[in-house]
Amino acid sequence: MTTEGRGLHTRVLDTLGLAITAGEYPQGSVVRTDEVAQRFDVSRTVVREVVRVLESMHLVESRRRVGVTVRPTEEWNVYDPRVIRWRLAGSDRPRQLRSLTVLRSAVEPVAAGLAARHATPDQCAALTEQALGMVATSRGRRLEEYLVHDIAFHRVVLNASGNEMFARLGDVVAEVLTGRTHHQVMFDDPDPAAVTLHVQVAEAVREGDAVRAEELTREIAVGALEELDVLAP
Amino acid sequence: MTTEGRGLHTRVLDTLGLAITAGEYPQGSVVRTDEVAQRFDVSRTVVREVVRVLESMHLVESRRRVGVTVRPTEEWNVYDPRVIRWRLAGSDRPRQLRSLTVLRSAVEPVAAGLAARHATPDQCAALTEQALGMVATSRGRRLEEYLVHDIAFHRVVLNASGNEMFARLGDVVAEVLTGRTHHQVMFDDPDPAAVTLHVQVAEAVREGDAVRAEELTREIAVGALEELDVLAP
DNA sequence: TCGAAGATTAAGTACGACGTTTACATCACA
DNA sequence: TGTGATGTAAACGTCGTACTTAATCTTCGA
Repeated sequence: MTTEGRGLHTRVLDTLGLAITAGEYPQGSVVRTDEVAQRFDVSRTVVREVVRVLESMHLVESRRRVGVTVRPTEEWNVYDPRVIRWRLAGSDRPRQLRSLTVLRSAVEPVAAGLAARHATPDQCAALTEQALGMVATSRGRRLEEYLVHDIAFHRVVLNASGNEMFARLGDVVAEVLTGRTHHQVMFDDPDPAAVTLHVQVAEAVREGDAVRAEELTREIAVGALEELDVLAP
Repeated sequence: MTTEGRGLHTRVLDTLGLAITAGEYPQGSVVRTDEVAQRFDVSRTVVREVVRVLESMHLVESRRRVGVTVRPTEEWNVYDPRVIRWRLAGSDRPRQLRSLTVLRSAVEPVAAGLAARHATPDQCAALTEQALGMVATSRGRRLEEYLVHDIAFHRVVLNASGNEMFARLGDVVAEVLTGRTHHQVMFDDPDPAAVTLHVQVAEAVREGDAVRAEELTREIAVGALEELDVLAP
């Protein structure tokens, strides 16, 4: 992961964030702003701004006379998209994927139920379109194309739920699906049963059948969890 | 809400964050760092660090020659605890409380089910203790004491689930419960049915009955949603 | 009318200085 | 010897200024 060309701030932030979430700085360890400034060959100004952002993510704590100390994992803002990306790129991706998939299994069924009640005609159409796209790309090792439809599908469901907190999990789901496709030894083609379920969810939402939409989505989630058990024990 | 005495950075950040989330700066509006520096009588350095943090929350976007522009609501990092607090303190608290309660209704039942499987003896004991505390304070207008036990109870459940993403929602739940107690015209005493349900959840978790724990927690959630419908239409 | 070159503006970066807090060591006294 | 007050220095906090970069606006010429 090269993090070049987006300004000094972003470069330092990404590198440090990645290192911290990867556990290179164990909990409680201390770094000093001057050191960092020297190591990256940037001014203290830049480092201070980076530290402030890491502090806002609760990754570190800055105290006078002490330095910048790394906080324990339990205090991190693990819902911050950047933290999620860093951790998925790091060493404990498996555990992270599992946590996030469990979260999905809780949220998405409820979101689908709400979507069945609140989805606009446009959203219903988009849902069907993406489901069909998944069908069309479900054979012949077209995982990349399939992934695009998969992500779009779940994003529409979350948005159509009408709940802001659900909608904002679209990025998380996208990261999870991407991580699953790229970094796990996924099967050559997606599970046909899952594809069918997506089509049926689109149907249920279109027909306003909240209970069925919720149940079907729960089945998708269970499938995803089982798949994780098989591929990443 | 006076935000004094915690360093310049915190003061400016809180004030600006509160103002932005409250909608005082409409989406797309522009502020300039120099203006802010002058308004708060601080240096540009402080303002820049604040802007960087707001930027990391996706509340604003900073572009050269343009200024700091407020991003649309849909892009905010609404899971950031600070953003949640700002919004709960602001004008659209009702809508916010509803979003968060729906999120709870999706997450907590699943978390309770997992807790029934993974809870340690200590956690079971803590759960029972908090449930009993809720019973003890459920009559006689002791809402404040009740609230403490309620928060602790849900925190234990989320932690005992063993899922990091769930555990980190403890703060969110705490904010929701607190907001509900303090800012809504709550009944003089909590719903007796809800109190009983909490005791039963503690039982189910202790006995390792995942299905029952999940179902009971779902009933609690439904109750909370209905209460919201009654009190904040 | 349109396009390109230049002026303007506001953020990005850097540096140096001083202020403030506080961990830690030292010393005095009981 | 132990305990508390005191002093000191290390690290972050804040500030002001100067310079750089890039986006936008203006102007001018074809």
